Amino acid sequence: MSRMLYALVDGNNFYVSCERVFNPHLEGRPVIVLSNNDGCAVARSDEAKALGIPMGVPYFEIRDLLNQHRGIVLSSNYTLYADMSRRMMAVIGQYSPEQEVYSIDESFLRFKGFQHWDLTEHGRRIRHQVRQWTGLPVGVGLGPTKTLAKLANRLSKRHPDFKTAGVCNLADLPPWRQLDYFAQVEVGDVWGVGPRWAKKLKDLGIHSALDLKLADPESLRKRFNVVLERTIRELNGLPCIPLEEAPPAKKQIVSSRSFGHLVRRKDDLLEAVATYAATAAQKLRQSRQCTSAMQVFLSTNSFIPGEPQYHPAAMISFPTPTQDTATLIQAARSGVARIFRPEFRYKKAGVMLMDMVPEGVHQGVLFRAEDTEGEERRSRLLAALDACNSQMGKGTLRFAAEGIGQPWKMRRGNLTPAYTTAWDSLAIGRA
DNA sequence: TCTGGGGTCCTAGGACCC
DNA sequence: TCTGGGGTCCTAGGACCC
Repeated sequence: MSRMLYALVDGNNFYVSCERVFNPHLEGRPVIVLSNNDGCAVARSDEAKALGIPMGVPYFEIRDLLNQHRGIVLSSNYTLYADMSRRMMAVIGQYSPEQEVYSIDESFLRFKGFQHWDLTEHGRRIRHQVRQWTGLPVGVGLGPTKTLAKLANRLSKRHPDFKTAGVCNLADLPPWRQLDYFAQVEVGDVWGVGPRWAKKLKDLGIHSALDLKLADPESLRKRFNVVLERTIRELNGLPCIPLEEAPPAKKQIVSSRSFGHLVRRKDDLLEAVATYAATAAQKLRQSRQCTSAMQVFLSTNSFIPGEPQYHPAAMISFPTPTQDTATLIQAARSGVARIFRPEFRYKKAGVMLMDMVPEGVHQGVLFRAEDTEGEERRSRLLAALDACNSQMGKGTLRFAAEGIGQPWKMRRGNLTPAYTTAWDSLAIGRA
């Protein structure tokens, strides 16, 4: 068998921890960070978890509970979290030649040829270094596959029967101890098993990670699909899910938001989708691709009982793949014009880019003289736009179609400063 | 009575992840 | 009053072709 080992390093309560780095008053108290539009709790401090606040719960359902316990509620500050993530990943990446940045707060490392190393100790060094250099607490799980590293990472958090202190290497546990732990993990908590499959598995008598590990991969593949088969094999130590060091090119780019209030006016929708189109265009240029098609969609609020529902979408194709903000804005507006109906109240809108090609793969347009000089100037203009907005803050330069007042935009009632990315938001020490 | 069959491409829907 | 946003993969089934 291979001597490879995988580590999963993740930030504890990541968004809350990012906030705590810059505001010590948040220590020791229940803290939650809300999703966009201040809708749901997407990050919780340990104290908030201890109050029984579940992941993803709508804020209005827990407002009173938090008030009673002097909890702190923050709007999400993705500018800050993305920058802290970048720093954290850079530190983690120094500990293995092979790193996959899996999400904003999770990174896999692969150790090949490290058999003479004490990787548990290595994990402790990662934890210490990240804490020292970024202020962020992380957990480290080590195992022979990514799925097992994930399970080990769970165990690295607090567990009454296992003293792991933030680092857990499955290889340090005697086999019976491992099985004992697997038997305690709900099958739905295994990476790759969501709520639907968990229910279906339980109906088949498979309740724990251990049950799944011992299940027959062939027959479960027939009842489910190949993804679950891989999960079972990974639980048994056979790596089936590769490490992805370089993220593959995006296949689609979505930019959408719920509105702060229900929107009736077509002009507001036009402004909103223009803004989302500009955001999508910037992401598109960042990924060095051009798009051939855009889908524009609107949506009413399906949570309101009795509210008339309407969820239309319009597709726009581009004769030549493009990454030009002006072209995308124009397309988004034309899409809204096609599907807008005045009798509804809209809650959400968005644009989706698809059918993407790498930039530079330039297909000449039939029946049109190529205007290379014009295109050259255009792409310099867009590069300048991106550079300016990157340095001075998103939205510093924008197209008039995106609007000035933006009355439709989302709520962010408790936003903290962009401590690490804006000069005027630098934390100031007091003597 | 009985109505080909195999291959490819595309799409929609359903599941998962954070 | 108030319910996030952004992704990926797999499969089944239909369209189409020969």
